[in-house]
Amino acid sequence: MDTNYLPANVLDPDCPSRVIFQRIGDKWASLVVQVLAAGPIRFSELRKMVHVVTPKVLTQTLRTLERDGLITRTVHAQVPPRVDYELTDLGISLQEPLGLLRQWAEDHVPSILEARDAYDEAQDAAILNP
Amino acid sequence: MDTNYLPANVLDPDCPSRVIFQRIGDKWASLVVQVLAAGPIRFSELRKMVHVVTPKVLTQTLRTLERDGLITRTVHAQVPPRVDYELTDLGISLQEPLGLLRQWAEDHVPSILEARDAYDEAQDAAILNP
DNA sequence: CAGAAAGGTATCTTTTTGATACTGATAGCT
DNA sequence: AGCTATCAGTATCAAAAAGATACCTTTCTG
Repeated sequence: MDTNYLPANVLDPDCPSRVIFQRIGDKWASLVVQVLAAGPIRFSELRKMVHVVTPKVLTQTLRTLERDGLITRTVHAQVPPRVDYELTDLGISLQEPLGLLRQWAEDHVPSILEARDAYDEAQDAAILNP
Repeated sequence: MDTNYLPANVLDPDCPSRVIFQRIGDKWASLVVQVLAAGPIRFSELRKMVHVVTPKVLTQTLRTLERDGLITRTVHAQVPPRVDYELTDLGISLQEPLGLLRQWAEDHVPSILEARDAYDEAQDAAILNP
């Protein structure tokens, strides 16, 4: 990859790819996509898996993913209701780059934690010796 | 890639890789890393490139990137001051997965915008015919 | 009739972002 | 000497987003 290449439009705040990048980067969105990779899942199951997320925020996340065409929402006319969420082909295609990024994160967790510790220690030292 | 594979720890809110994923997904952080791919750059230049970002937020972004060991901050003892930001090896290694994700975003912008339009139209129709 | 189940909303509080103004050191100009 | 400009940020306050908690709807079961 040519690391010196940077498309000009990435710098444009109105650039759609930047808006999309933001969606991918969303705290919950990327997690949901990765969970959905295992197959369709209903709301309550998703909530259990991605625990600590509140229903409001999960709903918002799912709505934006649906709006962007990454997932589908299927309501089954039952009582109690059953709603399934599933990746679209577009969502599936996102899997690969997202997986690579996750792989990078997993591979470099130790380096990052080490860097954080070093930084925090340097900070503490600086406060003691201003 | 095996899309059915999902590491259990991704679901753990305390999992470091999840925290890191959040950093990567940060609105400005990923953009800064991509700009820094072109080489070292000083604060004011960075601000001009990533326009619309306020100095406070840019500083915050740079600090977290520095803390995570992705960039270095070099202060030159001059007046007016000169501070250069540069990718570390770790930051450079992030380039590739990030670039692939950007490539995905660019490739799929049309599909996503189309999906959004369709979704919004469906919403409008639903409001008119409840 | 009471309670449970599923998939959410409604409401309120807290945290994060963002807009705007300002600082501190010095060099060059008048 | 005083004025202004440069650079890399803070400080302060307002707006937006995220999060916690309670509640709603329909139907079935005990």
